[in-house]
Amino acid sequence: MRQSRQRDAILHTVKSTNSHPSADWVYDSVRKEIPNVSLGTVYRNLGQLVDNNILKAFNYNGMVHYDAFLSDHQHFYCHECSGIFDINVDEKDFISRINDTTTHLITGFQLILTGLCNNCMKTPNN
Amino acid sequence: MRQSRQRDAILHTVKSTNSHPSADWVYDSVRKEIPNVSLGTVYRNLGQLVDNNILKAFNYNGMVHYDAFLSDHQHFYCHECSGIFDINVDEKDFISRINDTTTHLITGFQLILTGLCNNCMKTPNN
DNA sequence: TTTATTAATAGTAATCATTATTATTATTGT
DNA sequence: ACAATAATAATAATGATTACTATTAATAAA
Repeated sequence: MRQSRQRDAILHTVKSTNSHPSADWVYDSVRKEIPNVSLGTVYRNLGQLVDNNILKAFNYNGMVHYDAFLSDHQHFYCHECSGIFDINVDEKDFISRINDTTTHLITGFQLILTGLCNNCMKTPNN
Repeated sequence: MRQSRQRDAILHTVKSTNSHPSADWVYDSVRKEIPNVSLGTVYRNLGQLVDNNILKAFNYNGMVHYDAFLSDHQHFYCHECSGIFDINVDEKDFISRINDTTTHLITGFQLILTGLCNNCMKTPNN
């Protein structure tokens, strides 16, 4: 991987937020710095950064979300504010627990928890 | 909901398999019985059947999969044969376990387990 | 430090799953 | 039978993503 201003800006953008942005959000953000950046460039670089384990990606609502926080963790979606928050799940414990109940060999999982975030619990209906 | 030959065939097709088919798979299958059925009709009816709790749907790999088995259960994807299998997870136990570790209110989750199915474990690399 | 190589880019077209539109057909209540 | 309208086939449109291509720019080598 060579260096490029575009990739640097894309990586920096994802690192600067904990909102688990989509490619489109990253595109809008990077355009403020590099107005003629191409959407294809954003997609290509996000994919490259994931391939090189510099970013992680997950699917939600038919859209890919990117995350610069690489430690094992899961995500929680709030039905009220549509925010995505980090949640800690003991992955090894969860996997071994399910492996006890099945003859398949489970090695991983994709999990999105849903509900009401603590902020929306405090201030309902906004 | 009126009766229609197309919807009957669509529902019967999903009920006849445990492969958790996509709309496209259902379309191909229904076309054998009703050759000029429209893809839009398949999508519309699958959506309607889900809305009326006659089918369930879940996302995997950026595609919606349909399931006529309505009891609470989860899904397991085999990396080797790409099959999707049913798995039983104690949902209430899982949710209450996670709620003990967070201040958000978790009410549900979307889970896809991944690994190697028991058949592919027996006969590797095919 | 020019030069050559080729990765990366902008711009655009194409793809894939899905949804919307619309004129026509078919079901069902009266 | 017939009227009301749900459902349809055919097709266009959408939204997220990927592919293509001519040009630009980063780095290695002379």
